[in-house]
Amino acid sequence: MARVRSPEKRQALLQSAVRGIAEVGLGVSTARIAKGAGLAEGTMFRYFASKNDLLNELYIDLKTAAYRLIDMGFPHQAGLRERVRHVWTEYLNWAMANPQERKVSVLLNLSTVISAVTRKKMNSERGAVEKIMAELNVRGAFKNLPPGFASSSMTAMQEAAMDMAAKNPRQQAKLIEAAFQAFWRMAE
Amino acid sequence: MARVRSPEKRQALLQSAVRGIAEVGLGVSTARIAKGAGLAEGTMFRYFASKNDLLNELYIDLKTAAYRLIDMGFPHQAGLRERVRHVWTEYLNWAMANPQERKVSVLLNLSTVISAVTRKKMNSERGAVEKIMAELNVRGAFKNLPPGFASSSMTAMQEAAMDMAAKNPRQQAKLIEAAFQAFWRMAE
Amino acid sequence: MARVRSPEKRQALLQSAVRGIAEVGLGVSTARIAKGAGLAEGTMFRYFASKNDLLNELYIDLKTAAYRLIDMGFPHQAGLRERVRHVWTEYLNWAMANPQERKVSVLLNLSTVISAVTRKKMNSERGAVEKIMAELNVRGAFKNLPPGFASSSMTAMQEAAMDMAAKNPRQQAKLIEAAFQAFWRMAE
Amino acid sequence: MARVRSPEKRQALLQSAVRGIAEVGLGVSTARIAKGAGLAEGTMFRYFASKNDLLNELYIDLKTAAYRLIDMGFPHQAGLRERVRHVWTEYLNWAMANPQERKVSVLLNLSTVISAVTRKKMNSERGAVEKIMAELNVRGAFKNLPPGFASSSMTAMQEAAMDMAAKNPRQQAKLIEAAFQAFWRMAE
DNA sequence: GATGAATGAGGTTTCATTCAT
DNA sequence: TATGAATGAAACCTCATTCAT
Repeated sequence: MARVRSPEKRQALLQSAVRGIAEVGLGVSTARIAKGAGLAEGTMFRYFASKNDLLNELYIDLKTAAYRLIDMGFPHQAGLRERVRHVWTEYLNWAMANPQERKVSVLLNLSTVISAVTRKKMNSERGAVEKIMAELNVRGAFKNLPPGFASSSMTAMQEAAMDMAAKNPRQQAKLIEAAFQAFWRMAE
Repeated sequence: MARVRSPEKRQALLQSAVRGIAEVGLGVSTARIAKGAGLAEGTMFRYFASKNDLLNELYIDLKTAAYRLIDMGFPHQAGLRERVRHVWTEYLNWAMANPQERKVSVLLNLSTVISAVTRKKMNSERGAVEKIMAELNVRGAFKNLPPGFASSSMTAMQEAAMDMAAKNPRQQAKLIEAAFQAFWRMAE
Repeated sequence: MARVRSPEKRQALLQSAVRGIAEVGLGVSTARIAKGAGLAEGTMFRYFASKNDLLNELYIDLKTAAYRLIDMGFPHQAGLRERVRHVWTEYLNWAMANPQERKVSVLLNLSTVISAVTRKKMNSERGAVEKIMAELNVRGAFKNLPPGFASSSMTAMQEAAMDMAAKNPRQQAKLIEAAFQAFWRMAE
Repeated sequence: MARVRSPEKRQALLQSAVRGIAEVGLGVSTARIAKGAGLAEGTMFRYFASKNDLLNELYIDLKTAAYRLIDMGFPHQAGLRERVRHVWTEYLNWAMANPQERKVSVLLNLSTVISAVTRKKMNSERGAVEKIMAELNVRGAFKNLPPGFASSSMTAMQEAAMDMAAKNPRQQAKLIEAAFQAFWRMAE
């Protein structure tokens, strides 16, 4: 029943869901999602077996999009600082260009609708990033903190950078770099 | 006179709301909130005019509780590092002791249900903290970043610390201090 | 349980009910009625056993007030025309001075809340008026119409007069008289 | 395509509403209306956005039905008396055949639920009738009364006729004619 | 395959009434 | 006696989901 008739419509539904959730929260009605995708009320259920399914697939899509960006052009040969900087910059560029996507990602993460299976699946995708974060975690101030802290810190500091960017939309590139400098201090 | 409206019941409703939201999100039913407080469905509406009202008052209560803690025993005479450490430690202690409260606070913050009035009101309460954050913002790596960044960073780094604490509940005090050391590097 | 502590409060409740019903219909809440009378929510039930009871008593009061006015100064010795004119004029004066009362009276009449007992009781009070109406019913155009028609016609024509009066509030006295002339033509 | 919205169901809902309102007043529950139309509770809201909407559309439908009847077969060429008699007779025939509809019409008229827009809309539909009523208003006893009085009187006297008809259902045709004779006296 | 009408459970809120104070 | 907090049934309405077309 579910699954691929037209990939375009599937995509339109996911995008409409992002818009809807960003605007009114996870309570968006399926009717609104469908309408926003230019489809009829019931059509959503030909692409996703349930609203929950759509939400889980959306979560996967959002995470995957961000990871793909990071993987593309990843400087495997460069030093740690450059590799971290790549992750830092690429993710922030994506998040700042797609504020709704990021917000939805956070909301889904906090919600009960994402299944354990989905979460596990996405965690395993993080592999690439997680590796360099492990390297970071034995350096500087992170040395005294449990594994995973460097990773959490980066995410957290990126949040802070995004908060600022939302208020000063002009100077994004400069802000991203300056914030990285601040972040890196913890690793020195 | 009739029975008097009991502050205990009001409190029970707010606590039940926290529990409910932490468990199933902002979509908790008012019935569940009431029942969880040991009250009849309709009783909730004698304490809060609407679900939205309850949510706004809850937001205020949660923020206020945290601020009060910070204000208590604030070392006005101490150096900047000590004052920041106080804020850091007190807030983290509260948040770690009350993980549901913190989660709900975040959810409310991201939601559409908190009115502009409520937000403004709470922002003005931050005054005390905001002042020392302004002092921080002209130091170390924060110098090159817009005002407000130091404040956002602290919040963000606290999130990271809490994430870790959730996974290693034993070593909280040590973790709080080590994370502060990391954070402070950015200010040096 | 029901019945007379303070007649003033009872009266205040009835008046508040009139206001409330005129404004929002028979669905007015008992709380609103009580508040409008300067009393607490539950106090209404010490004066009337139920909302239904209040409505029935209100109906009786309104009808009785109008009848009393007609009885006062009734020209028992005068000719039929003068006696009819008295009824016509007194009732219209009252109704025009008390538009809410009249509206409520109509609404109660059309509703299901007035019990058969109450209706019977009030019909029997009409005796005085009904007698002269019976005299009218054998005259002029009414002769060919069933008993009761003259009475209904008068009520109906009074409605018409009131509609007009609502739009031209200046000329009430003149309007009342001119309308009576029209009405009387049917009896000639 | 999906099933199409059926005019029959819409009609069934309106009729069920008429029945319900006639029986228990404007407070009829939407559940009762839906059930009475053989539909599920929620289905009503696919045909009318809210109970209020349904009530406004019902008001329009009822008024329109009566007007249409009057327009059909209207003797444009006949003298005033014949034209007035047509309006008188047609409306009374309808109202007597549809006592619930008439009662509901009156209740809606007295209520707060009919919007100003709806009222204006229906007033403008009255045009045809209003014209002959204007002719009447300069004749006989109506001469001395404000414009609109003839019209109000006719409505009022029709009410009286209907009251009688309700009690003597056998003789309707005769009663309608005799009552018209009475009414016409005021115009002579 | 797509549509949107239909469904009924469940959500928020109101309200008449009771009863502790 | 008066109060108004408490109650829970019932009101209006929304929504995920099904299924006839």
